[in-house]
Amino acid sequence: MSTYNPSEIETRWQKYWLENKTFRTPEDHSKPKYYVLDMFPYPSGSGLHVGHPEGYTATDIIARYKRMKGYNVLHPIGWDAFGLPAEQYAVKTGTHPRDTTEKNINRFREQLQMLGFSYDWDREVNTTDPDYYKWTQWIFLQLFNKGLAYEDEQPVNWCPQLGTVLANEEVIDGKSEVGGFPVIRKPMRQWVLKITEYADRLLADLDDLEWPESTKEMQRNWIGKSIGAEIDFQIDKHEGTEIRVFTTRPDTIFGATYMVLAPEHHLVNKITTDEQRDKVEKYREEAAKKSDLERQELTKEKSGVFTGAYAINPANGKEIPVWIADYVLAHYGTGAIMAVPGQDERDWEFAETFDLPIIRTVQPPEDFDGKAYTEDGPAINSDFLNGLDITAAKKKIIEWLEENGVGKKSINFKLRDWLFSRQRYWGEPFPIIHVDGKPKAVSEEDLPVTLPEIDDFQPTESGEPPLARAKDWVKTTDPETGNPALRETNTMPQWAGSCWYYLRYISPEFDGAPVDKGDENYWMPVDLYVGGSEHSVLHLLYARFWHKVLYDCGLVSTKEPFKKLVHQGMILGEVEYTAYQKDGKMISADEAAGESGVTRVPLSDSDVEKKGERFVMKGTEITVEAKAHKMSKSRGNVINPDDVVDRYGADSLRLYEMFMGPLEQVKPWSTKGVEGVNRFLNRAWRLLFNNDEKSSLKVTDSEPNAEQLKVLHEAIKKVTDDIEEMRFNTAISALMIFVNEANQWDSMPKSVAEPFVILLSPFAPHIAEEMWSRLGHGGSLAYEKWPEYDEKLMVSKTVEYPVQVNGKVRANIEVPADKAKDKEFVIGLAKQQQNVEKYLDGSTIIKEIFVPERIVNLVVKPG
RNA sequence: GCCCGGGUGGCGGAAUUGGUAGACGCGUCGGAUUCAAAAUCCGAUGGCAGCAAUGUCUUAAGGGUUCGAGUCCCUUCCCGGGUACCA
Repeated sequence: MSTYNPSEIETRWQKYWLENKTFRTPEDHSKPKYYVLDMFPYPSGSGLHVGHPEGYTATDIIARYKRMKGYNVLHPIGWDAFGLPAEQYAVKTGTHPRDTTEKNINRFREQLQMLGFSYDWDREVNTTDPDYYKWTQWIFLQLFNKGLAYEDEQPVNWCPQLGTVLANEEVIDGKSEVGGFPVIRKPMRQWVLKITEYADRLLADLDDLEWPESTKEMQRNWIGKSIGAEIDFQIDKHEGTEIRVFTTRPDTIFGATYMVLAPEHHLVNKITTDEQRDKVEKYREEAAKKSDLERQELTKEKSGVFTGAYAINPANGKEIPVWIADYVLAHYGTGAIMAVPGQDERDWEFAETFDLPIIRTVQPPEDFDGKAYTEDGPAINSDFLNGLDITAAKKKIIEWLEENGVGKKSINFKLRDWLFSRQRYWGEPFPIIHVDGKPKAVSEEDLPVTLPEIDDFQPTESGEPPLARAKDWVKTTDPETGNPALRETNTMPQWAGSCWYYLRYISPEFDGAPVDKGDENYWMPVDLYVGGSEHSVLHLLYARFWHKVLYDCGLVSTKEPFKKLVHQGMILGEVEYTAYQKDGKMISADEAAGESGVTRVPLSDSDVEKKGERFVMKGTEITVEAKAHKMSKSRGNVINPDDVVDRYGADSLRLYEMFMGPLEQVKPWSTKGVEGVNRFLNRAWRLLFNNDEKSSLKVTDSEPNAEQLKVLHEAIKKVTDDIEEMRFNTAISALMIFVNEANQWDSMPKSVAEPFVILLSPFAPHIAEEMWSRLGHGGSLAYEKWPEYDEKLMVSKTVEYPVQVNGKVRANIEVPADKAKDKEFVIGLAKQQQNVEKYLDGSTIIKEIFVPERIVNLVVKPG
């Protein structure tokens, strides 16, 4: 029986690491540093799921590896603990969110420790701790004092069921991201952060980041910079009234055959003629009633109404009608457009619907049979622009507009200011009081403004946030004047705490500022940041924004917080086979799609076989669905890490999650796969220890032979290179190859076993520590030196060459290493091979390809 | 629709600058050990033909470049993610 006993070993080493503070961050700044960060979790009531350890294991491997490479490593963890679930639970049960949160955090901490992550547990941060949110409030005050935080009455996404306002990003298809409740538009006083002021820098600084290209692209699209022009159109019969439009295609102005204003545009009332007024009013009312969702739903049919007014196209003096339509958005650009149906698909559609004229101003290619033509080409019907391509035409028309004082170059962003307040209890209070209806900053000495105690966590009857229930807390005085004042009752959104937590880890106890300047200078930027791609836009954009503000305040030394970013891919449930049944008969999965009255029948993999491209029920032609689904409680396919650790140990869980495939990829869970890596650990154990009760040492003091050194150094090279590139799956495969090879040896020299244990340790730290100590070392191996490989020990005595004739392998030859680069020798040997001669016979060699240490290819033709 | 990723054995996945496709693991089959089982160990394992040597086909499909293509180019199909009237 095997004596590798993970549960005993793992608890013992976890205790050792904690008691000895093995992973405490070094205080000295004398060595190179490495800051490796996980996106900190929201401590939910359901505990850790198998997705968490994926990214956490990856960063843990890097952290342990870097320590052994001689770096000072900062590897912290904390809790993003404000948020809606604890509050909803409080509404239901009356349990204070603080208590729920504390309980959940304790559970999460326990689970993370159970997995053997090498966090510095003295640096935990907790966003709900007043000592932490004091500095969140402090940062808000910097924003406020810089004029980057302002109050605004604006239509917001109000969710009645949640009793709160949601950011645009938190609304998906007109429903709340959390809970899926309907969301309506409602005007409300809100705090807003001027992220738009940083739009250009947020865009430009993306270029230098080592982030996934797709994530950078998403942020670029979100920021949505467009370069174009603003152009003023005179309104006929309204002397001095102009409509300003924004366009990215000023070069098409000669094709502007009508204009469209957003229904909410402020000039609509003024320019509408009496005959059209009824229709316009009616259209505006209807548009106002619609939510954003409804407007989007009706994208198929363009709608709109003529205002009766005409504008003058400044380029050619022609009169064009002015319409209103809800396909023009009030909040983008100037809320008005010049419509150029010839070059814009939306305008073309609208023009077709309402029978408006269409003029092409870019010559499409002859074979073009579409409608609007949006590609490049020479300008036509455009007076002095004719013949120019888009770029040149843009340049020329902008010069012309500026000379004539009717327009200018202009830049627009899709990005909107950040709606920063929520009508919730469990969030950071704003450090703001209202005196005579005006917001005023609480002075820094009076921070933190702590959450008041209340016993009902619902909004008030009048719809005010829950904090309004704490009447004594709300009513206060202005310390400067002694005048009565009211505290702000909104709280900050969950993003606030996560916008700067990576800084607090650097000096968690520091009480002079969010972060100690000297330590910040040493540790920043974060060298590696790992977390889910669901944060590609929101968290990462907001954190970058705050970081830049802090940079402008002189508080941080880097323009960007996260140098390198990696997203771990989601782990899906085990593959499930599903057959479909209708009216008692099995039907093929593709027929079942969209049918009603279909029952799903789960099958086991022994009922299923592969036939061509698809899976079918064994012995039939009935197609079966084979799919790994997202893990979810309702589907019942959730894998609980606790169970996996109980059965196989934390080392096996860690190893398996890394072995599944590339870190970034989505991949299905397989319990059989865990068993596989568990077998590997058992084999590794038996490599060093005898199969007796005490696991006595099998390792010898003998000198390793050349073969053993070769196998070892190949493993060192592969594992080292793969960790550097975060290819953990192939690194583990290299460790497996080592064990497979070593299993065939007669002896296991200590000088080979020890480097192997170190190679294994970042992946499976518990078993490695145990091996290390049984090999006779005291203490932990966490700071042992990472082994270096020696290329000289890796060369083989012979080199194998595949020999091809006309690109097909016909033989393999072994060449002594010293002759391996001798072209004539190798080709000579190749030609003698029986199976090669066969193909050369009766043919002429027209070319001999020789790639040293790679391949030989003889090109022949008959005759 | 648009923008990013991807399509490789029964499955998860490997494959330097283009150089033996299928490493490693799972599963399956056969064997050893055992009273038996579990565990463990050994062997086989992409398809087709063949006793075998070997041949032939094969990286979503089709075409191209090359002595040689999973890798480069073109066309098409499918899957995943993001986004959606942003002028």
